[in-house]
Amino acid sequence: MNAPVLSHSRCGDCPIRHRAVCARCNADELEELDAIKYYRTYEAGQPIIWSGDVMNFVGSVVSGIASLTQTMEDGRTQMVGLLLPSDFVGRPGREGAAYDVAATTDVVMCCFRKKPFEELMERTPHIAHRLLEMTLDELDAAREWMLVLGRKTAREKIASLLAIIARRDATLTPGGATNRMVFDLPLTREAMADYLGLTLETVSRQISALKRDGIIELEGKRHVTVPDMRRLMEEAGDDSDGGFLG
Amino acid sequence: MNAPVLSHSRCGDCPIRHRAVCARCNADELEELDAIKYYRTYEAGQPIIWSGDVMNFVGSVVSGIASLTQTMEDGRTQMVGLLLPSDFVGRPGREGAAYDVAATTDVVMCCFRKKPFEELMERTPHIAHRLLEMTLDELDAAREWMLVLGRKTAREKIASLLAIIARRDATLTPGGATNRMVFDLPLTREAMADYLGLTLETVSRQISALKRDGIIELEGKRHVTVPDMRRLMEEAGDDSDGGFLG
DNA sequence: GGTCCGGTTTGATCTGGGTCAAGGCTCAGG
DNA sequence: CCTGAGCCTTGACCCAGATCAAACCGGACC
Repeated sequence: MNAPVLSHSRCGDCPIRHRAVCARCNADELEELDAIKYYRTYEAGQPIIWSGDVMNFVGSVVSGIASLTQTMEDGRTQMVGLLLPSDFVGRPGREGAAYDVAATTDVVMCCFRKKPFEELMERTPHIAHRLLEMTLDELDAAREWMLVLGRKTAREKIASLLAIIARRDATLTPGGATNRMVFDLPLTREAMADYLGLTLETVSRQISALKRDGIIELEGKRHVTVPDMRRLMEEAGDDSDGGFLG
Repeated sequence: MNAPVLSHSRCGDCPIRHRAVCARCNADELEELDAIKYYRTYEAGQPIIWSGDVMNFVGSVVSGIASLTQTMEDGRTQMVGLLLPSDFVGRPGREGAAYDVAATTDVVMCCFRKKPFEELMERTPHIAHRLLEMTLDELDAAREWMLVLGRKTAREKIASLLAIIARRDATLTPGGATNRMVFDLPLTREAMADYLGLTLETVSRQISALKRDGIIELEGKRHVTVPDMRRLMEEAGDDSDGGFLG
């Protein structure tokens, strides 16, 4: 598996970065991480891990989008997290995977065999510390999402999701967080429905409604323009500018 | 604040225990933790922390039940976690609280001022490691709950909640996990509704329905007997015996 | 060009759970 | 014993979103 051209200049720091460059990066650690890393690519739609599988690696998303989903026996599914570039996958100290992980778009992952990574973690408390912080971020995000799932209307759910994607895009395209915002939806209507606990028809209808009401503009089915983020946030019923991720 | 009589013989190890006694407890660490701990009690219904407040302590629940909730401006609320005895509160390395924490029943907490606790954590990687594991457990639990909130019917939601409470009770009353199970509901109908993303009327109706169908028996409003846990689990639509907590 | 196909939109209808409203228990206090 | 306050239950009705069904769109492939 030869390393693809990367948008990051160095991938070695991915697992201890997470939505922002770590301020305390340490050359020795990166050296060690570089030594044990390798790359994997997945096509859109391809599974990465099945729930219950033994996971012998951890890693982070370099490019593309992956999703975490849970499925009931009768087929109902709920997406429980979105993995965007720089997000971490896998859990040191755990044997099996807890959810299905799948590539939503084409995905490049930077992986580390679990054993050496755990050993490195033992030696370098800084990495363990970063991992704790990242996990706390994910926990906050998951709990934020519980409010969305449990108490928001369909329209608010859609607006919340759009706000999250726009927001996340803004951090990747620095200078963001202005009122106007343009981005591509990385998810199908069905995937959005799975994320939001809705049906795809309801997702479609609510997107049409937001368009009709001038909250968003659509070019094709995926390219979104938000003329005024504040209005979108209002629709989301969400003063907190909380960023969900996964 | 004098220390109350505790069900645990030592409280010092609470923050690094979590639903099970830690196998690697270390006398020195416990000593250090003992030195900086103190107790606080809260009456049922009393707030413990408001979302956004500066939190200058971390701690764990010694007895009673506390809840984490999020509230929207218009008053809709969603409970995002239940804190049962031995569960950890607060996040080292974070300034403000992310949710409202309130005592659901009378609660005794074992607290540590944050600064000394963090310093102790720096020195003893074992504690940091335990904390990471606990956080991962909570993350799994939160994601499990996302499936409940997003995809389950009202009846399944109630059954899921009862299963969780029964299950948790069983771990406290060793020898559990038999088919028959008896416990007291520590939550009002309203709190259950907030947890499940339902209204209290729906909660009441579904509990009545489960009673009518012989899945549960009720004595008064709080005392529950589950004659056959397997049937309850079926109603929860949940093969996974996953335990939620908080 | 045509046609196939997956993703999407839109319409018509149904229904689970929300909303509103009226009592019912149970315990504390007088 | 009565009264009031909290919870809880139950009924009647309604509506947001699910379900079922049909058609639409845009790109890939012949």
